[in-house]
Amino acid sequence: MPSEGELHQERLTKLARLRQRGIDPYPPRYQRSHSALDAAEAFLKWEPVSEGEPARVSVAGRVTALRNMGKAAFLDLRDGSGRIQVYVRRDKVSESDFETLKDSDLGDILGSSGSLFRTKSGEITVEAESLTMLAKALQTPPEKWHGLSDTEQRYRQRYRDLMANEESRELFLMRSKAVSAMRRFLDGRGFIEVETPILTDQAGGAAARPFVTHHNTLDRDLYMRIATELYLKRLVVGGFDKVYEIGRIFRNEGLSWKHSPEYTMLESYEAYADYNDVMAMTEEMVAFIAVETTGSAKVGEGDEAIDFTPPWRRLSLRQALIDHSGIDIEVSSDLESLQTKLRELGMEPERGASWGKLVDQVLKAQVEPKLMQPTFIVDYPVEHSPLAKRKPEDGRYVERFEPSAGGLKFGNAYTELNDPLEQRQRLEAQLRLRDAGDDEAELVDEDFLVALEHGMPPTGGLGIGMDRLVMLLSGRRSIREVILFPTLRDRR
RNA sequence: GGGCCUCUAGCUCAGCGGUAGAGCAGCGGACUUUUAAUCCGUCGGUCCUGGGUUCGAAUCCCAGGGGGCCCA
Repeated sequence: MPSEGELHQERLTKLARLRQRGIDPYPPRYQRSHSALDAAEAFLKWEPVSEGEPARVSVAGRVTALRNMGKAAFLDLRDGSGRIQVYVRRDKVSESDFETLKDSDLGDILGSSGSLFRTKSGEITVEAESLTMLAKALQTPPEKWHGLSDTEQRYRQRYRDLMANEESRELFLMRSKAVSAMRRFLDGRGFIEVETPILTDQAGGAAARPFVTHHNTLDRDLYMRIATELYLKRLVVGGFDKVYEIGRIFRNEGLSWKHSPEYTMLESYEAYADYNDVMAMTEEMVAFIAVETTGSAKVGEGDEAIDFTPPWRRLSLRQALIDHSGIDIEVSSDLESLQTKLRELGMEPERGASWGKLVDQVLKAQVEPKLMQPTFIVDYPVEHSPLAKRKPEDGRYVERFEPSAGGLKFGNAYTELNDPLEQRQRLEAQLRLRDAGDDEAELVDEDFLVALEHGMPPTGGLGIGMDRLVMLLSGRRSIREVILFPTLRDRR
């Protein structure tokens, strides 16, 4: 086998030969009459009648297989719709086009026109009357049979993964369908889609560290958003009763199978709704998306199958912890006793973590991984939920829920806190946590507080991690599999 | 951050202390209905990098880098 350089050289030689024959290996356009799929459909329509000539078509695509027999050849062309076979016979095409065939390689983009027919083995095929080079490829495509399995290359050169691996292609088509289904669902309920700042004065709305960047002209640091919450609520104050944003957010934290530093989140806010309404909407929406993308609200096989059909199980956070860890947070209601309980479970309490944060730690470690069927964990301690409204009957808890399935938490929602004075106190309490060393605690956002002082209606808010939802719908166990170009370390 | 696995031809992989291999891709030849086309011939290597052990290292050891999995 030749070295990479030589392979490259072979293709450069063919490129030069094309040019010598006066052929532009990268022509500006090609008049295509049919996609691969449309061409096959056109033939299937004609075939039962078989009156007159079968359709003449011009198709174009990447050469994914080339079976050369000297004076004739079969090539497979793949376009966005699928694959179609082209049969080139020496006596049916011009001498020049037959030369083009000889200078063609796997991976090139070619166009061909001719009549459709069925080969004796039954495949719908274009009998080429012309063959046109549309883009000469200088790099060899991945191996045709095994595809591309090197994970690193699949992530760093996703186009090769998409070329070679049908499952990968289908996955990202599914992801696109999921986002589009989500928009349809929300639009259908009268939500409007908005865009809010990514570069912000201070990053709020979630417990996470932000990325910092710098604006040269203004000469000041800006923070990439960690949530869209605080801006979307300003819009509810402004009178948009139902708003949503599907957008990238950025969190400066470690990478894992369920964490990526940039990921896509839906946030929606609905005035005059509470978290019960939002729960009902969430289960309906996710079931809708599952049906639209996979054909069924039940996804996966056998024991792994997840059934998103509403209603989902509702389980209070307190009860969930009692069931799965044996800890009753109303008994272990101070930092020290909860730390002790964690150690009894063999867990190491996060250093400097507040009581509320430790509750979250136990939830993540002991409860979420065990929730296979869709479940809403409801009613969170007020300490770790600074933007959520207290339960009227028990001020120690807030009206909040998080949906989980397949062992993965994929969202967060609550009845929004709209009392500006209580909001100020709760944010100031966060500030004290920050001073005590919690660099993920909320900041006090004065502009947001002023907005609340103008009066925000009772509102239900929702956040859904798109990437995790796609993981659940597709059965992938790594967030990098569902992100086209995931963040990786620098090479070398 | 810690543990384990992994890195060999463009791609998919074998080789695990004694002259670097296979399939696919490439090149030359045969072949005008093939389907991972077939048949004959042939070119092709920073065995991730750097040290070390050894008469001899892709192989064993150490350090570093990339990727994966598990844990925190």
